[in-house]
Amino acid sequence: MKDNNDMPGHLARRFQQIAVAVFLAEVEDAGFDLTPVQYAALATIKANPGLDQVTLAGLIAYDRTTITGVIDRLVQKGLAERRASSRDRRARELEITDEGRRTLRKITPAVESAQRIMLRGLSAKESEELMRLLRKAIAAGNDLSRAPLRDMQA
Amino acid sequence: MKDNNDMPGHLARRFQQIAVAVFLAEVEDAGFDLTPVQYAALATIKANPGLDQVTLAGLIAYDRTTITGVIDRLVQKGLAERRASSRDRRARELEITDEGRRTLRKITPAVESAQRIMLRGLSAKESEELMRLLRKAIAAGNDLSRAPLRDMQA
DNA sequence: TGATATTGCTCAGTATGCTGACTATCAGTA
DNA sequence: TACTGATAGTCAGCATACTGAGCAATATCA
Repeated sequence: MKDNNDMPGHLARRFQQIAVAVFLAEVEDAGFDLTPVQYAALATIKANPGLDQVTLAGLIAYDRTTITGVIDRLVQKGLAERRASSRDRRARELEITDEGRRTLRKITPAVESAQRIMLRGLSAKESEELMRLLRKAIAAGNDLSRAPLRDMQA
Repeated sequence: MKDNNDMPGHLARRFQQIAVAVFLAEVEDAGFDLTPVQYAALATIKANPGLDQVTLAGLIAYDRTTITGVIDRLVQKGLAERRASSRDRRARELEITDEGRRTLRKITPAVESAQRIMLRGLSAKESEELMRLLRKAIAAGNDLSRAPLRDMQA
């Protein structure tokens, strides 16, 4: 009988569970209310102004049906804007607001602190190795989920 | 500006996302309808007959409010039973049914196959190392989530 | 051009996960 | 024994994630 600790799937779930908890705790301590998912979306919008929802979803590997709600909440918090695209009337162009920019700037130390805390059991060398192995496993499995990572095109 | 690929939190989410997708696909190919979470719960009930919900939650690091729904669905599928405990009228004792045992037995190859597929980008040595590092990071962060792993007591 | 396929987005439904609150019960103690 | 605190379980509410369906708009090609 295999132990849970020998199942990569169980370890994946557990590590992700801790990562989310640490992120939320650090961000709340800093006085903000933003989830890991919302943070990644907001940072990606800032880095790619005017991108549409499908492109955003591809850049951070979210499902297109999930991104709708995430953006809803960013808009509701006043951190992002969604407007109709002039080139393609199906698409929405996403922009970060000044408030969103301010939030991102102020929240960065908490986010970085969270990344450190979730690896606090590992040495610097081990942390690097863990990330390398995760990246490699993820790259090989990218197309196995409904929401694969996709590059910006052009 | 840090890339997503340098954020352990993002890698954790992505790896877990792939792990779940692979699990569900393999299990469905085998003709079953069971989530990773339901599988872990059922296997743990089988290994610890008569355990209560809080103990089960601790053994697999689920939140106690999450386990309620998971067990609901196992019961509804006829794979597990929930009955009142005689020793503590607050608690429910969990048992696996014959159908549950049959399902676990038949589903095992698919589950093991899933674990291999989610690591298909890594060599055997790398897979071992990834699991070692995940276990170590998880152990150090165990108490940072609301649902930490807890041992069976006696 | 007109039919067909594809794409961007949304929605309904289901399953985790969490916070916080609540009930019922149990355990320890004054 | 009465009080207090802890514990087992549930529930409401919110935020991911996914499946599958559907609508509107665009792209493709006969």
